[in-house]
Amino acid sequence: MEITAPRGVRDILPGETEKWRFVEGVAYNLAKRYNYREIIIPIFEHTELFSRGIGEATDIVSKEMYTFEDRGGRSLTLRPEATASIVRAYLEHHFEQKPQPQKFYFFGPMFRYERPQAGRYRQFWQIDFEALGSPDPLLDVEVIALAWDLMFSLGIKNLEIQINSIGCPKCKEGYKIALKEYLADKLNLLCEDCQRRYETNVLRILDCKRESCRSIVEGAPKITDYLCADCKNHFEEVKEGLDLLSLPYILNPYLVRGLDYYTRTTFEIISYKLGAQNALCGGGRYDLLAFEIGGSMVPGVGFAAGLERIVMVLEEEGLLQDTEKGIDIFIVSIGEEAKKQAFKLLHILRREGISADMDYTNKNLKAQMKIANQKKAAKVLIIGEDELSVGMVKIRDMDSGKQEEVSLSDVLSYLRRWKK
RNA sequence: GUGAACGUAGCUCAAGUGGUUAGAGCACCAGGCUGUGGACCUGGGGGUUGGGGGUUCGAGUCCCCUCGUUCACCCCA
Repeated sequence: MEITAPRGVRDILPGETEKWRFVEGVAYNLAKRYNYREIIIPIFEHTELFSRGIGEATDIVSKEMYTFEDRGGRSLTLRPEATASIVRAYLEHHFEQKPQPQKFYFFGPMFRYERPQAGRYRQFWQIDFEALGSPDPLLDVEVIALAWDLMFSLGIKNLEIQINSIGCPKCKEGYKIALKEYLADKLNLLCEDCQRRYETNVLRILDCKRESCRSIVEGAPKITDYLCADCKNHFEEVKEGLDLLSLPYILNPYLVRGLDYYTRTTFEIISYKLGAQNALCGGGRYDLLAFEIGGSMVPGVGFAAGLERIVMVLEEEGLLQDTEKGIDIFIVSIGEEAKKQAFKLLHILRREGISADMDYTNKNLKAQMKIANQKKAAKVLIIGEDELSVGMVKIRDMDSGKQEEVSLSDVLSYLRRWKK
């Protein structure tokens, strides 16, 4: 059997996990500051939740889900994103009975069957913020401000907030018709993909990357000109709110996101330091999602941020240093009896809150010292037959190389003093 | 799912147009120093050249298949 992880998934090894915990910690603190409370959702859900919520025709549902049948014949799916689950949890546990909005924070892995590439994996980690129960445009602004604050708190530069409004289903339909009319006589100028999109999902033509399509799109009608009065007003208030907080943003009338549930506000924060997969986070408003999955009408707005991509940018910009920390004490022993005493002392130190370790491979003194050095131990305790016979322990400072003797009974108080 | 590039030691990489027993640095282990880390010196262990098939007297090198990695498309975090 070949010993490898499946395609598109990877281990996060010691040395990397510290970086992940750092990012997660920043997000967790922000959640507290903005009053988003942590929720932990299941890894899998009924397949129907996603097919109805995200949309049957989306790429995620039509070709990217890890779906399986359990022993009871139920169709289950590894979550490809968190929003639908959080809305489901909100409805299931009757959060509409509580003061609105209810705000949630989540951190965990997602699963999508895609071809891996830079910044894209089959199991990837997301930080998720969702605010449910209010249509207030200032809540959209809060969510965008939170996303921006997350990047700012991590120290990430060279970013851009892009926002757009794709309106409600009514304005969207009107716009689609107008867009199709505009494109009708230019179909043969579009790329193959876009000719297909003309039938399947005309909005996606807007963010095609081909130069030829882009130039055609430039002359196309803009969705923001087709918003109904309510949606237009909502969008204006979002922009005002962003200005109020002096958040820099760029209007991108071609920002169309690939999940069906979005209404009105959509936004992304992109980095210039990444490759093709440059969205560090993305989100928007989804006022119809709760209804679509069979609940009452619960407006919501939120975003997801990709851990892998954030860590990539942090590495790129050199914002992640000094993750390797040493231990306080390494105990070196010589001889069977000394090893037992060392082991006992090790346990006592650890119970004292001192990080400590010893050798378990019966290395000689020199080799043990070498290990202590590699583990970046601040001090080494040396216990040999000689020391044991007089009840002493040698304590070596690994920076200065200075060494002193302390009686076994005083070691603890010596180290307590040193730790302070 | 489509396209391209690439797979040699734990890691980073060598091995003119096919030609002895596939090398080096780092890492690891041991010794120099039999009770003292980092530096240095010496030695050692490690490889089915991703896997399978083919061409050839002979394949790490050429051909086919397959798996994997990377990047891009599609799409997304």
